[in-house]
Amino acid sequence: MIDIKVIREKPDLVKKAVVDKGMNVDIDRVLSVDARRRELETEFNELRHEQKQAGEKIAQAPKEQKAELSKATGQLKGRIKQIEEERARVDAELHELMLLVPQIPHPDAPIGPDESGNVEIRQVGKPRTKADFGFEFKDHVELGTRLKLFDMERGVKLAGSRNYVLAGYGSMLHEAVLRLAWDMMVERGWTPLTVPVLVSEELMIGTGFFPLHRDEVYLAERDEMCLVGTSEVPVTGLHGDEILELDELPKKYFARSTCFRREAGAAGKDTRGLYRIHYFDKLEEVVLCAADPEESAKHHAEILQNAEDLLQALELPYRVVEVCTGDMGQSKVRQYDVETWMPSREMYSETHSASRYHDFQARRLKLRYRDADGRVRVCHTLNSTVVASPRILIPLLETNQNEDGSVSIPAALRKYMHGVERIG
RNA sequence: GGAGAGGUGGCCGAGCGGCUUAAGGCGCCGGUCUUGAAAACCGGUGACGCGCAAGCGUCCGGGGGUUCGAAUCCCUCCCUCUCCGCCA
Repeated sequence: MIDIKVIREKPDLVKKAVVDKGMNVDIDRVLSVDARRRELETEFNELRHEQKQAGEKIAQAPKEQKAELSKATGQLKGRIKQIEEERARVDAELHELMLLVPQIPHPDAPIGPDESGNVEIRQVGKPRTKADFGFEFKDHVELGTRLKLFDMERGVKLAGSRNYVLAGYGSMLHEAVLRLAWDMMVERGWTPLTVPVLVSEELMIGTGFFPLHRDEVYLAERDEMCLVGTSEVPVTGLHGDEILELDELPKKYFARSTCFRREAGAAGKDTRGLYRIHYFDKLEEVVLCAADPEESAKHHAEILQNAEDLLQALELPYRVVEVCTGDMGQSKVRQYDVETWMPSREMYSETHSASRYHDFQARRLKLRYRDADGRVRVCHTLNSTVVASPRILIPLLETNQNEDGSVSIPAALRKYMHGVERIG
């Protein structure tokens, strides 16, 4: 949620953000509802003041006058109730509208309608096409099935489409990648957290996933709980409703969790293999910092660097893309995706996403801090994937395959693989 | 799941219909004293909304109700703690 003052003072800027991000919310309606709310607020304040003063008089009056005075003041009650009811309605409408207003994108973010407007920033490593392998290339499904690393059919038997079972070295490799990332983040001084993955709806609103992306989330409706699609949700919400001290910031957290995604609206898309699946595990890094765009930018560079360093440790070619306004979603100021080269897809595909939110999530979460002057201010938040598996196993297996169908293990992972250097 | 006790400002904690403008303490900030610090003493110190401001209002777990007036009484939901049950 953005500060309503920004809408009052710079409505055109907000309207432009609505257009650039392809959102659907009537900013003029927001302004008129806001104006009405302020009117009612003032009116309510005045009536309430009158009521309190009258009450004081009654308290001090001699007994025999109390009944009469009470009767006179009683009339205020009805009017106040009327105002209160209208205010409740107007507040609710304003709140609903505000939940739809987008964060204003960074002026340097590329403007574009969708993925096609994203801008490549750099490539690292040399991608190889299927032909470059010099032998009959096998995709990760073929490799994994032959080497018994995973079992797609039985995954479907257990839980329907887009489910899978990792087994043996497949399961080990999955853990190895996550543990490599875990150790890297601990060594860099980040604080690991273990957090709930079944959370309240309130937290989904607070982190900006609801109301717009409700369809993409699994709901445990009987208990009014939601399965998170990323540990960003509980980690960012950790200090919600708090006022942190300046010297506590920045908070640099990471958490591993299973992530659940309905993939609604993706029917028939990316159906083969481990690319688009209903559950996976992810290490997510989250920063809570002071409300300073420069500091935000600094942390943004750092979380992106962590993601890149992980891929470099895995020796996988990738590129960094700056995500355009139409593709970054409602809540972000600026976003970089890291796309790893996937030989079977013959393209770079998203494996990481590093986002900067400024105060969007923090305002919804009431995540604040006291600045050097003692003023209460809304924090900035950021987050990025460190690694998500099994998606990352796609390029890992495909890139490291040998002619005989075996797969070599990159050096960085061997200590987590009990020294195994080659599978098959 | 059953029984009981509770949820009050950054923290602890009093208050149980109108002298609450939420006491008191801790913490924090400023001052006095001191070579400096500590201690002591003095003063200040909640969040949110409306307003140019003076100021006014809201908030005592959430929601609803009673009353001229609610932190205080009633209903309801949530959460925490203790004991019992179940259990990885």
